[in-house]
Amino acid sequence: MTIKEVCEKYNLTPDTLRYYERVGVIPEVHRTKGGNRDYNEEDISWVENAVCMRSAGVPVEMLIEYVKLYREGDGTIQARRDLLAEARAVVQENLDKYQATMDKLNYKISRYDEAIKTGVLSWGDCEDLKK
Amino acid sequence: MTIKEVCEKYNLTPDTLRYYERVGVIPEVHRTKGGNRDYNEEDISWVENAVCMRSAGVPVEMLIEYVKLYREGDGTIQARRDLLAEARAVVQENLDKYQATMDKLNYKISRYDEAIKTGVLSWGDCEDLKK
DNA sequence: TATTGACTTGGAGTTAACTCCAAGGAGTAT
DNA sequence: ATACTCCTTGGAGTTAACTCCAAGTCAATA
Repeated sequence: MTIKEVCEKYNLTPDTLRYYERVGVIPEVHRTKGGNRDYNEEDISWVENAVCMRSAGVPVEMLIEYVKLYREGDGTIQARRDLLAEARAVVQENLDKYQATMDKLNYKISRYDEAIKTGVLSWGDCEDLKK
Repeated sequence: MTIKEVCEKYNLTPDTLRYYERVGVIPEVHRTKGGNRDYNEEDISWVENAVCMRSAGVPVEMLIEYVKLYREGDGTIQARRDLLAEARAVVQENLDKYQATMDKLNYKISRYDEAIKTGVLSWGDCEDLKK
């Protein structure tokens, strides 16, 4: 699979994909004779993994560390598990914050809708910030 | 309330708080005779709102726009509602991605725990990336 | 009155994560 | 063989969101 195809599949730019490889977010990708990247199934799994983790705010630095441990072999199983647990904590924390903000936004929007429907601004200065 | 107290309350730095005010993430804060910031209840509501929204990835640019509309008065009610709805869409999208990543992380970690417990690496190269 | 410590400003610097660019190589179409 | 398109690299540039700094002000204490 060419770099372009992988980009289309995951909605990335070639520059991003090359950047991920260069800094070690994914391991080195298989090449054609001519030196062009030719992603095999395993390469694509790594890309998919990176995209998923990045989309949830797991830092690039953490992914680099994971790949590094992975390449060091079976002796790093425990370390890898711990790193994943750390990533999970990051994601969970964000998840909680995001949920709290959703609640607040829903509340605020419903109050605006009420005001728009009735034509009455039933709250004072800055009141829309509350709750 | 001094800038320092507000910082402690919301775990921010004074620089961040001044930055928020300078670019318009929050409206201008009340001052003492000497020119020092003296946050009143309304100012603090704005700070709290900014912290909440930022923690859920709502861009600074969007908050600036909201404050701008707010200061323009009641004629911007509909525009503010729409902006909030836009922010909600941003947060919801992230929420979904984060949840998907949590599921994946939980699965991966459980597989690692299994491998650690049994001492057997029951999966092949890169297999831990799957699912 | 002199010093201390927290505050002020405008502006420059930093960080993470890309994103762009110039120069050049490989493979295919004419 | 020439052109065209897509790829390559190393390195520089960009963006969002802070973060730091120098120089100065103000109020309270020694």
